[in-house]
Amino acid sequence: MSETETPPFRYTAALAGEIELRWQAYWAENGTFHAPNPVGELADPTHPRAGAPKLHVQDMFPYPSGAGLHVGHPLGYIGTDSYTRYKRMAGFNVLHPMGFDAFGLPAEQYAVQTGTHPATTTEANVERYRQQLRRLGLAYDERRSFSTTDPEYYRWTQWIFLQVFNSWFDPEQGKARPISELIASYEAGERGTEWAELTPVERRKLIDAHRLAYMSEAPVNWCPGLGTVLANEEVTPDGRSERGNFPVFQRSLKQWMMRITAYGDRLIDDLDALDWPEPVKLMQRNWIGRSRGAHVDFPIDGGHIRVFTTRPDTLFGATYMVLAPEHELVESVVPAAWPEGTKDAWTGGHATPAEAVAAYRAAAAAKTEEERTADGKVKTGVFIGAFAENPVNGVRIPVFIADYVLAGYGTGAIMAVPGQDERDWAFAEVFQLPIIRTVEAPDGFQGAYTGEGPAINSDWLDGKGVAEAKAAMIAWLEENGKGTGATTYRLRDWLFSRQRYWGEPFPIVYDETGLPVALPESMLPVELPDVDDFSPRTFDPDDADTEPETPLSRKKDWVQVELDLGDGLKTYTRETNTMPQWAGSCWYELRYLDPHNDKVLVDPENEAYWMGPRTPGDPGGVDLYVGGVEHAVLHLLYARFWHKVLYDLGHVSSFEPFKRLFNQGYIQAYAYQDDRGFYVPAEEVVEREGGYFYGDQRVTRSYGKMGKSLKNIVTPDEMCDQYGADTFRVYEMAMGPLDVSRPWETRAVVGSQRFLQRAWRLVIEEETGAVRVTDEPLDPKTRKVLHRVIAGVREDMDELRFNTAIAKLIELTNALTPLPVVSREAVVPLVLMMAPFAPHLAEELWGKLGNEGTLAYADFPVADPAQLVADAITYPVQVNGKVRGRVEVAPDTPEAEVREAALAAVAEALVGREPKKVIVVAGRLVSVVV
RNA sequence: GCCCGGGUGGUGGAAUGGCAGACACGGCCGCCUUAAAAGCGGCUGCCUGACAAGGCGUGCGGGUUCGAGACCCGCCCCGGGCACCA
Repeated sequence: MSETETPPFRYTAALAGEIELRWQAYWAENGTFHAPNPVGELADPTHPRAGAPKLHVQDMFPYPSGAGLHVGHPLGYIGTDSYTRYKRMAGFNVLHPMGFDAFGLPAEQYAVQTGTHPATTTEANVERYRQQLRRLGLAYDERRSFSTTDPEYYRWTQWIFLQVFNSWFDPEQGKARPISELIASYEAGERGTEWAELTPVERRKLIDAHRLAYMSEAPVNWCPGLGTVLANEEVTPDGRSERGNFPVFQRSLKQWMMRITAYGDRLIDDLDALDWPEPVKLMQRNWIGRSRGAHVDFPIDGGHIRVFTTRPDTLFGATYMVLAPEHELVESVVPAAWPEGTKDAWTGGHATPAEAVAAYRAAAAAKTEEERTADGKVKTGVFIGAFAENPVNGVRIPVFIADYVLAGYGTGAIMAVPGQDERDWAFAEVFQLPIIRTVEAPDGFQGAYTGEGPAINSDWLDGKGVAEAKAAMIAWLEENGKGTGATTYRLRDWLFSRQRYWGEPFPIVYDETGLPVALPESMLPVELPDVDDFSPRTFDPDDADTEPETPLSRKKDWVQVELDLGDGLKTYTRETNTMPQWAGSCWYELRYLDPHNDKVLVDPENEAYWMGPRTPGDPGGVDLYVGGVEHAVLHLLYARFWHKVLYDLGHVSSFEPFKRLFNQGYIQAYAYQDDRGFYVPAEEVVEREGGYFYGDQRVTRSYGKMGKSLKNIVTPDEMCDQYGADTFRVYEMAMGPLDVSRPWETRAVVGSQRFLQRAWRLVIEEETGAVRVTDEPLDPKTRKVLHRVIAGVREDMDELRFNTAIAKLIELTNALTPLPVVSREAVVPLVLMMAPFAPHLAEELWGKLGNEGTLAYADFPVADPAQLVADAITYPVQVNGKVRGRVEVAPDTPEAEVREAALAAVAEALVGREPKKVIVVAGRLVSVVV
């Protein structure tokens, strides 16, 4: 192999590398991608896009892991980079920032293992990510980059926490208001006389109970293996931690909560205003789980049982009741002996109701979530010996406990209507309970009927449809004081505290009463102190009977603090929990807008410009937000919640953070295992004889994610070394639509390199480096191709269809390649259109074509409509659906003439048969029916 | 079980109800080369056929239409989400 044989000016990986480094340096030195703000430090009235229409495009920022990037990670980043480079050239003032979600478990766990401070690890990882991203030529405004771990950033995370802490949700107005207004309202006596009689401490407790961030002793998800509690969203359906897959137990613990449930309605309703993938909206709706129905009170000795039902219309069919095993009313209503009318099947074989209840409760408590749901539809339960009264007809109905009723949903009690509910039907069969249909089922229908139909066996509801009967029953319940219309949610309040080290400290201290006191803004940020031991106390993953202990609590000299919070110098105790990883990503889209502002979170003018609503009903928000679908519920729900609080309190003008969401697909890879099951390096496996071989060994192939242990990682750095960043970018964008997952195939990358080499060769003579381009006009036929490509590329770019845009650019390049002369008329627009995908190469060629500086703000080509009209149209002519001939006619040929010509063209195929029908589709084809 | 996506060549993928398979990978053939690589050119859905040509083709079965990969009905398979939420 001798270098003399490769033409010296060929676009090789080495040349690409040289060009890329040079342009990356140019962009950085010249601040090419700085986006001007309307006001403040980043304002720049002289900027070419100052005052232009804005476009705010954002990627879900990464957690900078120690492993660095693989080729799958930057797919979305390259997509948004290509899109924003295009939009910038098309005249928009583009904001495309990137930051790092740097708090979190891996850095902490690494710290525990090695003793390295998480800040050190995190900083190194962030630096590595920055270099990898820079190498890909991503056009970020680097002035706006930050890590969530920067004290100057988390100062504002803490500030938002204080906003949430210092507000309450006013159900009348349906929005958050400052807590001071609630206090004023109590003081003014607008909320009863209670206030005047309370002690100061009682008043504080009353107010604290209204805050949007509050402490509560409540059942939480305790994960001994991680040594921390987790939010519901972080627990998998089989009762394990999403991170680490450890068992999770229900424990009652005092923890910080955020009142996200107050926003349930708005979080559902405002989805309608968003341009999001329908599946993501659906997942959020399901997670919030709003059900409308009624609360109904069933009298029972010494009180009543309140149930929630979505089917108040079926009340006449309620033949028994079920309480969750843990329901607090159970003790007080269990009688000493089984009452008359107790069936044998109801007692579980126990001598007394108290024994039966105790036994069932013990059995239910011993089951894990996994076991309970694995039992599926087999219903268990036990009669508690008490009867309640159906409030609509006074019928005496037995009361059971059963684990198919969940303590945490609704009121933890149900009225059972086996006729119209499958679960109740199954239970009624096991326990020989009566079934009364109250909705007429279709003839021959078996089992519980949940469909539409007229009410039957329901006295004054008979004949009414389901919706009408529901409304009538709710009205009746309310008139007679037996119940009310009600809405419940599956969504629980957000458990916000974690017993970890590597997170934002709470800006909260406790005084001598043990009640929380907010630190004033002037004391922010509360910096994370250095500690010797970063680890929370972790336990045997299966030992539920353990207590969390936070790393910060061991730092005694930090926990005890002397402060003057208005009452003179006093000793306070700091909150030692930290915030969950989601906190930093809940609002970062706002900080990009005004990253260095130390007066406010974001200047209102800058927020209104980049994210404010443009038309009535417009939610505002980021114009395009690209990321993986795995954040459909967690991050996106929390971020929407915080944004709405900030909106209510007047800090932002947009009521949603992300107007348009796009879920990019994943790049996956094949992995290969030998017959012992060991993974072998994927890059060394070859395909032959219809199988896969590693050396002489036959190996089996599997498909999935890239991972170190699967030995199938390909990194962007390798791709840059072997092909150059531009080739890598073009390949990732050309391999398929952005939202589709697909397998990585290194050997296919060469196709993109060939494309760039051909384009390069159009401009540059490979042997001499001379510019080949001439001022010769383009021939008319190729000119039409050019303009058709321009029109198509613009359309594709606007729709994020980068793969087809690149295909059109290849077609144009291939059309120009065989031409005897290279015309500037075609090459200039080609280079400009390639710039979003292959920016370094395009910049270089742009310079060779005699231009100064960067093309980042050059006008993206516009097609000449006159060139989009075809010279002639070739009509395929179908006979009975098969193409049997073609005719070429001028574009404006009248239909009758086209028909004539077409019939003549297929005369042979018609062999004298008379056409029954001739359809001429203008500009498309002719269809003849015989 | 319920709810979403999705099934097109050897592969990744194109196709406002209008010539299925753009573009690319791979494969085959050729040019260049002492040779190889790179590059360039041609062919490449399947079947029959020397060619010309013909037949069959978008998971399966029906339907609507002059015309269906696309629309409707009923299935099958793959991926994802939810799963006793009253």
